[in-house]
Amino acid sequence: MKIGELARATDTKVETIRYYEGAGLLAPPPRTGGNYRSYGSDELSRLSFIRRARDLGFSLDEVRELLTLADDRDQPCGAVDAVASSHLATIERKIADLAQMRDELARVIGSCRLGKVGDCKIIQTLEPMRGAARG
Amino acid sequence: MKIGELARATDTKVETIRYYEGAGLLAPPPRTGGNYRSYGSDELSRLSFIRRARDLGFSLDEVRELLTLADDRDQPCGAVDAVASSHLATIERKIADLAQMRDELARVIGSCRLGKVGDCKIIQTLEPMRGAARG
DNA sequence: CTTGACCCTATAGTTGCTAGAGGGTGCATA
DNA sequence: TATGCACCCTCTAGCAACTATAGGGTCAAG
Ligand SMILES: [Zn+2]
Ligand SMILES: [Zn+2]
Ligand SMILES: [Zn+2]
Ligand SMILES: [Zn+2]
Repeated sequence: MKIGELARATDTKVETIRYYEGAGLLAPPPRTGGNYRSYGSDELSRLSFIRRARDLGFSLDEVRELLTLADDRDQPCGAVDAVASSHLATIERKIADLAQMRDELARVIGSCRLGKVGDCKIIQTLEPMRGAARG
Repeated sequence: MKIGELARATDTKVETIRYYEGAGLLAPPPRTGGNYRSYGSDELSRLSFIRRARDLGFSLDEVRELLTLADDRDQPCGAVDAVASSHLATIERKIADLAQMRDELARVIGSCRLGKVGDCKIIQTLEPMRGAARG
């Protein structure tokens, strides 16, 4: 399998595959006589794993860790759970931060009466000190 | 006001202020004899504006635009509203994406019985084809 | 006159790709 | 055989928005 086929099979760009190789997520595959990368089904599985993990928002570091953990099939899976749970906590924190942004932004936008810039509540929220501490 | 004071007054790192200058968000201020940047209250206001906008998640491009719009105090504020509303939509899209990640990840984590890695539902979710299309 | 806090520039690193330059390979076809 | 084309190769630079380092200069206090 050439890199383009692997790319199509996993919905990944060719450059991204080469990038994963450089980043140590995919081992350098054997090459053909013409120096083309040659992949088998193992690499297809591994890249699918990576892509699914990325879709769930795991960082490349976390993916690397999950891949390593996944190889010791007889180990307890507590470490896997730890990575996933800590990532879930990160996502929840991000959502909370964004929700706060959204609420404040919606409030500010809602208070705009579409008049002049000088009277716009959006602008006034951003520069609450104009005319105040001016020396 | 030296850059360090401005940094403390706006809860910004010194390097970030210099970065904003390079990025065209802050004009290059006058310098002292010793080549130190020297700021006044205008720059304090402007940097406060930038920081507040960044806290609301606006990109630097959007901040630049908002700053420009804010200077024409007599113009109608429709353009301001447009920037803010489109940014709000972006945030809401981000939240929706993250919420989907969170739900799926929580589901997957919830189905783990803390056994061996080979039986872990988290791992199995990521590599659903092991043993299937092999050979 | 030296210490120390602060300032300066310029450059590289971060994350996860993406895009381009400038070339080589391999197969079909005229 | 020559040409075209799709595909592949490496290397480098670019994106956002900083952050961090190296290697210096400035200034007030002791
Ligand atoms: Zn994570
Ligand atoms: Zn308005
Ligand atoms: Zn935005
Ligand atoms: Zn498990």
